[in-house]
Amino acid sequence: MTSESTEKAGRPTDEDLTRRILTTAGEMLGERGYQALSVEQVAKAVGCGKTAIYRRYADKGALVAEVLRSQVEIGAMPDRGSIRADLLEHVLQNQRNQELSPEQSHGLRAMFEPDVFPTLWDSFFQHRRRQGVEIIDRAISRGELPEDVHHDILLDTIAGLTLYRQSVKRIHIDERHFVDIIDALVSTPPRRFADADEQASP
Amino acid sequence: MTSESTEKAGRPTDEDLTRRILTTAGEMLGERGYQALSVEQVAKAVGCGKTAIYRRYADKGALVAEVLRSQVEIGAMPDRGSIRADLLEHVLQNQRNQELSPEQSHGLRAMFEPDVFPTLWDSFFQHRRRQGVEIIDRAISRGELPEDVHHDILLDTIAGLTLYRQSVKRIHIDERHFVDIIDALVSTPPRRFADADEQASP
DNA sequence: ACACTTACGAAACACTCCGTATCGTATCGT
DNA sequence: ACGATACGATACGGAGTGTTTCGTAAGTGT
Repeated sequence: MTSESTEKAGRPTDEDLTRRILTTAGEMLGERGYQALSVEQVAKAVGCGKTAIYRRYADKGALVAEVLRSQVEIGAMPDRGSIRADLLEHVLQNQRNQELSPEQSHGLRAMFEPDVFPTLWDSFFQHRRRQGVEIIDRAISRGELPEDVHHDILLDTIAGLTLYRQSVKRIHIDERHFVDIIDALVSTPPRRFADADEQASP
Repeated sequence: MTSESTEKAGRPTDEDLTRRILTTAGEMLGERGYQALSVEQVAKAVGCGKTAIYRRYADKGALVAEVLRSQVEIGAMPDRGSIRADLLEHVLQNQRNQELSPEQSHGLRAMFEPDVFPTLWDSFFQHRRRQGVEIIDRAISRGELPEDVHHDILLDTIAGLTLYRQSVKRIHIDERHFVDIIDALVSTPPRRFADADEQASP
């Protein structure tokens, strides 16, 4: 019992190898995209066997999902006092995550792959939406937004713009543009109607 | 010279077969997505050989690009008198195209595939952007928008929302919500700054 | 010291798919 | 009739996925 208490029997998983797999896969994903990414080539580049990868991740999709998840840090969303400051922080957090890989945000498109998306939906999109809803609810209680504001339309407008620019057009958005868009959405907020909106996907 | 003048020698291409290939591929694409779509299975379902497909389209990406292009009708954009009416028509045209395949808009995600996107970029995204720019320029000359309005940010906000809802969340957007978003963007339009914006992609 | 359990690398495997090539047939113009 | 092209069927090479097997390494418990 020279080490930690909760040790499993047998040879322990090489966590350093896990890191190397993720970083290498991340690089190759950024360069080639999902389709052209080969598990065999990742293994070769890392210097390990495919076995090591497939023991950790069920399939290529799970690997890539984990790569993307590891690249995206979802921080806390403290109350910054105003809806505009809150939303700006919310959206900038997204941009910051992707700036790490300069133009190689090529990898971000892998998000849309059918084998990747469902896994990311819960841990990323839904999580992010919940943060957004909190921000809007705070604004409502502050009186900055009307009570019948449509949470999802407002949030999806921002998320859509970010996603469209980052993963489709691949052009960075100036912070001032975000300020303008947020300003527009807050000044003239989208209303909720009687109809219920589903929460579909994936 | 019993038929048209510009007839090529040899057996003519079966245009009905072309249509069947496109519609069948479209259906299968909607059901399975790009990756799982198999050219062989399309050929089998159509009842033709792979040769017939590969003679028409260079590869799977070209086939899918043509499928998507054939599903999207880009109509004219007549002046409807006001920026709000123009933009609403612009965005509804998008939604209408996808309503054909009810929930099978699964196929739309294929747009993001590296083998498909570049082909569609010119014939679809750029074309659509040009229409949007015209709409905005008309609005400026009407005095509905300031001269320093940022065309791309405004258009990308609308395009991003549409794309995010259609191909990611897969929830139809009520027309009234579009009206609200357009209202917000027109009432508080995003400004252009001194910095130049690139026109990157694909 | 020994058994047990698990991780690892290497290699071979079956399976699927892509895109090409070949061959014989069908269908058009001249 | 002749040349040109489209077509279906089939076989092929290349690549990738995910599984399996095997011998070895690295830990834990008795």
